[in-house]
Amino acid sequence: MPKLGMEPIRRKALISATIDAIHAKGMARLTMNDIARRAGVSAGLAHHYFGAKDQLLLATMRTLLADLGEEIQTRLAASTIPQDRVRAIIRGNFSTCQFRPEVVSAWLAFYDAAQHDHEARRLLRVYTRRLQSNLVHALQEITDRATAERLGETTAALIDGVWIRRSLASGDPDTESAIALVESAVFGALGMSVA
Amino acid sequence: MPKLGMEPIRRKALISATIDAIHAKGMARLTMNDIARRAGVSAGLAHHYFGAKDQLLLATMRTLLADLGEEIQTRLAASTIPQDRVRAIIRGNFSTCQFRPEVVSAWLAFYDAAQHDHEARRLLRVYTRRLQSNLVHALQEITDRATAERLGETTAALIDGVWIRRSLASGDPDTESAIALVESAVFGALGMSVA
DNA sequence: TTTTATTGATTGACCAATCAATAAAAAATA
DNA sequence: TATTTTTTATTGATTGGTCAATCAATAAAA
Repeated sequence: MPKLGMEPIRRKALISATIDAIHAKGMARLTMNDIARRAGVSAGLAHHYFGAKDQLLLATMRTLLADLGEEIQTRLAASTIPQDRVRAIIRGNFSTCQFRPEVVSAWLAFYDAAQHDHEARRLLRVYTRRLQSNLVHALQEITDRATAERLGETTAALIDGVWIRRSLASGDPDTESAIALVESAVFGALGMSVA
Repeated sequence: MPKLGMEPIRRKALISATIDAIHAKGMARLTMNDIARRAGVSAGLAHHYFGAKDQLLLATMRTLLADLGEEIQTRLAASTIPQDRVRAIIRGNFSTCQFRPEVVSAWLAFYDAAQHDHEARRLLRVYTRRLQSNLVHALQEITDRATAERLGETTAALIDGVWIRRSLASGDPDTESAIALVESAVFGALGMSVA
């Protein structure tokens, strides 16, 4: 009973199922069959839409990247003053969906893949550079260029580090205190009090 | 031609080969055969000494943990004043061997595994907690307890974040500037100038 | 004779990718 | 309108290959 226009729906479902499967079984034991079953389709269909397994994995990574980018972009669009732009970037990275265990697992698998897969590495560098350049641009309107550059790298690293540590901690992550930690470090370094 | 006392030698070689193989092929395509060949032995011998693949992987993670612990411990032992203890922890985490591409890949695979493997998660939490508690202890002798706790988490996150970002960057990582970045953030937050 | 070290063959399972087959919807044609 | 054709969606079987784990066999040392 084929309904038309299923392709985008299936693609989304398969990518979402890939994220879940990575979390449940890990990259080492990940199978197309398992992914397809989670998406409610046959393994053949997954191959039909994505060709090969690594293409599905790359598509999943692109989705992670796009979703995070959107979280940040919406918050940036609603910000006017430079301070708020910095906050927007931090809060975008720490949005609740970025702490979903399945999403955390997928991101870490992404980092892992970037070590030996060229395309994965290229994609991850897009994230890395975008985060830093976003931060530096916003900080340049608050402080001098040299400080902005240095503090930009520090903040980017702090975001990644806090994210990874809070993700690993037991219990559900307290996003608000994570945000507060990074914000106080950044604005503290600028000699500003945190609003 | 069996020489006696080979067990520790083979174990070390197999663990080292595992680190190399993870970097070269990634967890997904990692095979016992490949690991064994890199160690110069048969796959049968790898099973003989480690039982199953996941035991070999866990042993590899324990080695990563132990090696890092040693790097920090030697530097801590040579430190007398609190400031130097903080520096020792930072420098231990940023020792050149921690930036070896093979070691980076293995650590990231470790993070990845911790998302779905209980023992891997337990082991990684040992690292996480040890780093933070080391930092907080050292910082408590420089500042008040509350600041030490907060700055301890910030510094630990900063160490992880800088390490992961520099590892991903192209070109060989400049460990000295990475150390300088973290040190200036920590001592800056304490209102101290960096020596 | 027992212990330690080691290999290579074997087994049983699993899996990625392909493909033929099926069927519904849409388009084209009569 | 009725029909044929094409396009889109989907499955399940198949295939060829790979891999983890086991085990019997071999051999040197104790």
